[in-house]
Amino acid sequence: MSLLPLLNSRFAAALSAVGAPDAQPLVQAASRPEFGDYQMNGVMGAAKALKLNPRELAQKIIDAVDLAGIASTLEIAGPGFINIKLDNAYLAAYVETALKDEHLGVEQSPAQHVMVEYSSVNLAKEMHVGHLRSTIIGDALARVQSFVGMSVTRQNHVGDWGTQFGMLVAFLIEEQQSGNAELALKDLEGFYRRAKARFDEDENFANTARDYVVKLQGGDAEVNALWQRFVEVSLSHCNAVYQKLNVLLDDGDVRGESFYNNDLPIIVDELREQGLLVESEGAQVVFLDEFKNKDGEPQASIIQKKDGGYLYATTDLGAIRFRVRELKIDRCLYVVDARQALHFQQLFTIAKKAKFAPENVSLEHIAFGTMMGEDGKPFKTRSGDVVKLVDLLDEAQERAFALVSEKNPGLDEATRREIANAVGIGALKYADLSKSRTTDYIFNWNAMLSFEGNTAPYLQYAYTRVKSIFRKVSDYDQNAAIVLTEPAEHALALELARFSDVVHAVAKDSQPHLLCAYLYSVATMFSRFYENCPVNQDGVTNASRLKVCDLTAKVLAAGLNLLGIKVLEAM
RNA sequence: GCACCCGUAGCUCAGUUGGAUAGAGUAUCAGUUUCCGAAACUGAGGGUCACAGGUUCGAUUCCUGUCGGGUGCGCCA
Repeated sequence: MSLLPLLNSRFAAALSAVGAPDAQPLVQAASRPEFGDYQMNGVMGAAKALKLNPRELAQKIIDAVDLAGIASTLEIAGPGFINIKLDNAYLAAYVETALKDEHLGVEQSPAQHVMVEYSSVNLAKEMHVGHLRSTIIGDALARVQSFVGMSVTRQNHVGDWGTQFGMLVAFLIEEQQSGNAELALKDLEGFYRRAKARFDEDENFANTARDYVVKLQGGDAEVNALWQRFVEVSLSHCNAVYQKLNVLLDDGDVRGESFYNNDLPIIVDELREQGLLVESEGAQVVFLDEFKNKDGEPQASIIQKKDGGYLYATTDLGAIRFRVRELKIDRCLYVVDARQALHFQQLFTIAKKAKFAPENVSLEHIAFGTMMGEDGKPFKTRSGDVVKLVDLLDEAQERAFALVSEKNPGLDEATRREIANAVGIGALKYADLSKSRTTDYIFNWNAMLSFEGNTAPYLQYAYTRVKSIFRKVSDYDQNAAIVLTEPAEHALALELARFSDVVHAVAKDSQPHLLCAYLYSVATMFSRFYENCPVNQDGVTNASRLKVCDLTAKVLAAGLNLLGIKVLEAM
C-alpha cells in the first residue's frame, strides 16, 4: 500500500481506539527534515473536540497506534504533533518490492474510463505557441491516468468545421486551377492568410466561400472531398509537431467538431423538450440563474443563432452527450486555457441540467495560464507575430545542440543531435510542466536550458549518472539484501517510496508540477547519496546500494516518461 | 458594473484538506576533485507572504474590505 494511505489508516484506527473516531489523522510528509519523515497533524483538532490536553492525547495515540515494523520512532513535538521516522528495514523491503513491480510500487486504482481532451487545434491554421500548454499538460495527464490503471481515451477535439473552412476550400480550388495547390498547402499559415485576404477584398470570392459552407454542411461530395483533403494536410502538420514533441496523439485520437454536426439539431430539441430553451432576440438560448451578465440579469448561453447556425457551446454539449452515452466515460478532463473558465462552467451546468451527463460523471476544466515573454506580456516574436510551434521546437533543439557541442565536443554530430533533441524538447516541456498550471508563467530559454537547478537537463543528467554506475559493474548479486544505514540512503529510499503517493496526487488533482517537484527531489537525494555512499569503488561493489540505484533509475525514467520527457543513457 | 485568477527573497517559482523557525532554484559570496560523470556537491547572506481587519490553540492558506495586475461577460472558437 502507498505510504500515505497506510499511515493515515493506522492513525485513524488509533484515533478510534482513544475515543476520537471522527477525527482526521492528517498525516503529511514532514515539513522539515529534522522532524522526521512524516508528521501527523490531527492531534490538536481531536484534542480540542474532546477537550483534552493535546500532548497527553498524542501520547495515548502513540501507545495505541500499530506501526510495528513500519516506524522506528514516534515523537511528540510542539503543541501536539507526532513526528514519524520510518524503519530502515521497512523502507528496504519497500524498495525490494517496488523493484519487482512493473509500476514501481504505484498502486493501481479500480479502472474507470477517463477522457483527456487536449491540444484541440484549429485545423484552419498551423499550430502556434498557444497550443503548447494544452498539448503537453494534457499528454502528461493522460500518461499519468494510464499509469494508475485508468482506461484512457485521448481526444483531440480539433476545429475542422465552420465558416472559415468554406473560405479555405474556395481558395484551394483557386490554387488548384493555377496548379499550385500542393505547394501552397505546405505553408498552411500563409495559405490561411492569403485566403483571408481574398475573402476580405473580393466580394465574389466571399460569396463563393459562404456558398461552400452551406454545401459542406449539406454533404456536397465535391466540396467535402476538398475539405477532407485540407483536413488531412493540416493534420499531417500536427502529427509532425506531435512527434517532435514526443506527444502520444495520433490520427486515432482525432474526433473533430464536424463529427457532432448531425447531433446539433437533436441537442436543440432535447433542450427544448426539457424546458431549458428560450427564444431571445431571435436566438435559441439557455438562461442560467447561476450566472449574471453585465446588467445583473441571468446570463444567456446561445445554443442556436438567429440565422439557424450553431455555436461551439452546442458542439461541446453534443460531445458530452456522445461521450457519456456512447463512450461511457466516467471522467473528462478538458485541458483548455483558463480564459474559457466561464464557458466551461456554463457548459457543465447545462450538461448536468439537461442530463447529457449524470451527476456521477466528473467534468473538469483543467485550466492553465498564458505563456509570457520576458517582458511579462504574451509570448510573441520581436515583430509582434504569433510564434509557430514548430519554430519554437526547432529553436529549442538548436539551442540544446549548441550547448551539448560545447560540453561534449568529442561526440560525433549524430549523437550530439540525438542528445540535443531529447534535451531541448525535454527542457521546454519541463519548464512548462514544473510550474503550477493555473497561473501565467514567464518563458526563458536560458533558465530552462541552463542544466542547473530544477530543469529537465538536470534530471536527465542525474539519470545518466546512475546508469553510468551500472556500466562500471560487470556483475552483482541481485539477491543481496538491501540494507540501509546512512542518512543519505534512508532519505533516498524514502523519496523513492513516495512515488505512488505523488503519482496519485497528480492523477487526482491534475497537477503535473507535483511530479516535477518530486523527481527533482529524487535527483537531489540521489546526488547526496552519490556523494556520501560509494557504490562501486576500488573494485568492490555494494550490491545493496546498487539495487537502490536501480530503483532510482527506474523511477526517474518512469517519472520523466509520465511527463513525456525522454531519458538518455549518456549525455 | 459583475465574475474568475493572481500579488511570497533582486529574478523565476513552490508552499498539499489551516500546522512547528515560510522553502527551492537562480544570481551574489565562500568552499569541495590523488575518490563510481564537477552538466555535481557543501555553506552563507537575502522576507512587513500587497495592505488593513476578522475567525482560532494556530492563518501565506479561510472570511470581509482596500490597493495593484491579468482575464472573461449574447449571435467567433
